[in-house]
Amino acid sequence: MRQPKNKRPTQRTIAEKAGVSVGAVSRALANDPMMAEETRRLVHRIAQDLGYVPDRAAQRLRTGRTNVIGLILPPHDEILEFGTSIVRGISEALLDSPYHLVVMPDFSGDGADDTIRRVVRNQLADGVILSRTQPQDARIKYLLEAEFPFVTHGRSELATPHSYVDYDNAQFACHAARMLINSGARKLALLLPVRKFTFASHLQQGFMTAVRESGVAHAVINGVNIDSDAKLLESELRTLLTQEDAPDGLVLPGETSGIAALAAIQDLGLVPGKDVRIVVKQTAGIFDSIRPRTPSIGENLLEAGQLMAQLLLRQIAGEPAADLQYVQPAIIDERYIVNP
Amino acid sequence: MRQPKNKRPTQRTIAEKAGVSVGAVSRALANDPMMAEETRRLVHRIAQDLGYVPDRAAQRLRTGRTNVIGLILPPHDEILEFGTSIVRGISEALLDSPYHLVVMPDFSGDGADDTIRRVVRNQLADGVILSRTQPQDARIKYLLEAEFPFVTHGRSELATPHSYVDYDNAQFACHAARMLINSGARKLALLLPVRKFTFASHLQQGFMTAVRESGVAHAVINGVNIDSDAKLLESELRTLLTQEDAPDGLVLPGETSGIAALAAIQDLGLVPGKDVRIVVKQTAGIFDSIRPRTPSIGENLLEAGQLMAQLLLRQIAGEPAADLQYVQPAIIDERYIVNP
DNA sequence: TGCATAATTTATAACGTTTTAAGTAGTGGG
DNA sequence: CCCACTACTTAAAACGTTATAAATTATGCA
Repeated sequence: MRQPKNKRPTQRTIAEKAGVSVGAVSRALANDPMMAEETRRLVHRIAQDLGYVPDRAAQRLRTGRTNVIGLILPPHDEILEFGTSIVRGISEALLDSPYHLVVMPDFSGDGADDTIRRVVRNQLADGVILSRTQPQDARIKYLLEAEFPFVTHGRSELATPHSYVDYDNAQFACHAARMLINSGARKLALLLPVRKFTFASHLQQGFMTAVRESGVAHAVINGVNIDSDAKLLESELRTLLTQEDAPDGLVLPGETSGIAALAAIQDLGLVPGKDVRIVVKQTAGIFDSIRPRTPSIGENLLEAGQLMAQLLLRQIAGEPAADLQYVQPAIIDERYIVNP
Repeated sequence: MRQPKNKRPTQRTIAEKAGVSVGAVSRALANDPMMAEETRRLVHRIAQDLGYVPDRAAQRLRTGRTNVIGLILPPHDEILEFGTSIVRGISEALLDSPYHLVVMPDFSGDGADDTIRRVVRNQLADGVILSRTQPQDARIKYLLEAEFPFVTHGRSELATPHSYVDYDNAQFACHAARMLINSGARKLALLLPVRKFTFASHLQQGFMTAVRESGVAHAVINGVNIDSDAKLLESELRTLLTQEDAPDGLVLPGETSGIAALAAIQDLGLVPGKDVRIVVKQTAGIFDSIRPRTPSIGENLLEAGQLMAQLLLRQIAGEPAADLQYVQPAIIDERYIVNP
């Protein structure tokens, strides 16, 4: 059907032009120290002139390395907040590496993930990045078992250490709760995903720390389908806010839930920041422009993406996974600093 | 460093077990009709048993096809709205095809794009998808010249037809302007990107149609850096709204600009929907939860992604690009239907 | 039975790279 | 002048697949 007008140059082309063997060209290009400086330079020059670029498929076939990093994208609408910055972060970190980012959407259910099995068995990538970890994450177990390089966004509670980048959700929830209490809220609620992600227990733990130290009586932890779209969240929040002993302070671990909460509060005729106070985790950065203004605590997902890519590359290069762990601090807005 | 505990099976393994040649296995697996039904089934069964999966690198080296679709992601924060749904749409459409999606961030400037050159010359993909087209888009010219399969999000004004999926921005802008006029606005403004994207002129054209037919005197078309983050947009909008003859009706081609506009309006002590009316293009779907409620017109980016992937696959299969074009209608909210 | 023809299958050659083992020079020492 | 050694280079094999041409077996028909 289609074919390139002039076949692109191979090492063979260079070899003929330079009057050396293909093997020599290969090593010269790889900067093998066994190579005479003179021929090395000659080969490089000719390669440059011809616009030679190595054939990925051949390299991959020969070496077994794919030069691909896989990103397992979670299902549902959560990626609205999550995916964009992460994808950008990873892409940027991979820019001057020989690696490409391949996005692999994960439509499988809870269990050991089909997508990941496919990647490992089909050698689709040299390493993967996955998110939304659970305490006993079957995917992580599988990857550890298979000795396949990976980095997660979020920790697990497995015995074997693995590489991860996580956000300090405990710190976030603790600080958020304190902010609410200090500004007068007395009946707190924390919104959590219904599924048992590791970060949920961190949120809970941080939240309870603040609650206990302040002696606030009413504190509920509410599981909602936090990954669902804003409309569904809205209605769940309306229910929460109209029941008996409805909270007057909400800790919201995401911008979508923040926006949904503001909608629910206002739709009920209540005043955000007065009748119901909220603190939101700002992930995508748009929340600063939402009115009425409400306090938020930031999470740098772009950086998270960059970090995960870097950690993964180092792991592929051979560093032990146990050394490749990072917890991002919560980014606390100066305007809302509270004394602990 | 790492090596699979038990080497994965190849066609050779199957061939030995089945007592046939490798070539036979290859054709049996490809369901070549030249193959006896009996051996075909035998080979398939053994392959199944061994958990055989073909080696992508070898296939690629041999056939020259990469089985990769490249998505050229635009720079800046625009992807917040754009990227997520598009990525999901493409991924979904590719699910039961042999193709993978590779995300390629594009950090180059305006001119003929480095990223695209790299993809074409290095055979990094069998086809690419790119967005934010310009009337005389250098990237498109290059791809046409190279006869490389591609689909764009947005049209161009080049003589040679190419495959695209576009949103009917003229219809959007026209209808949005009518809605504003019908609800009482008399000084309209349309927000446009400063860079000359094709969709900008469609917006302008639709906008002017509505303006002319209504005889509204004040209608400005305002170029802003629509891709910048919400904060910057806010300040640009504050400027617009405080100048002499400030508009009382805004057509906003995106959720980010919609949110920024609401912030700017309210920060100036004005009432959205009364002092200044707005109509927003809803792309990511979150805008429905923004308060105060304002009318919006939808764009289905998930579908756009799916369509682009489908068109690209058909093009790679050999269909002429001129037949692979699609314009998505504006999704008009029933609640705000206006008579033309 | 013999022979052309069809129906399968096989052997072989690529694809472009890396790597291993085997070379060939060039150098210095005896 | 030969040997051993270093310094570089090459020839050849391999990675797993597909495609081409050749070979084998089966089938049909006289």
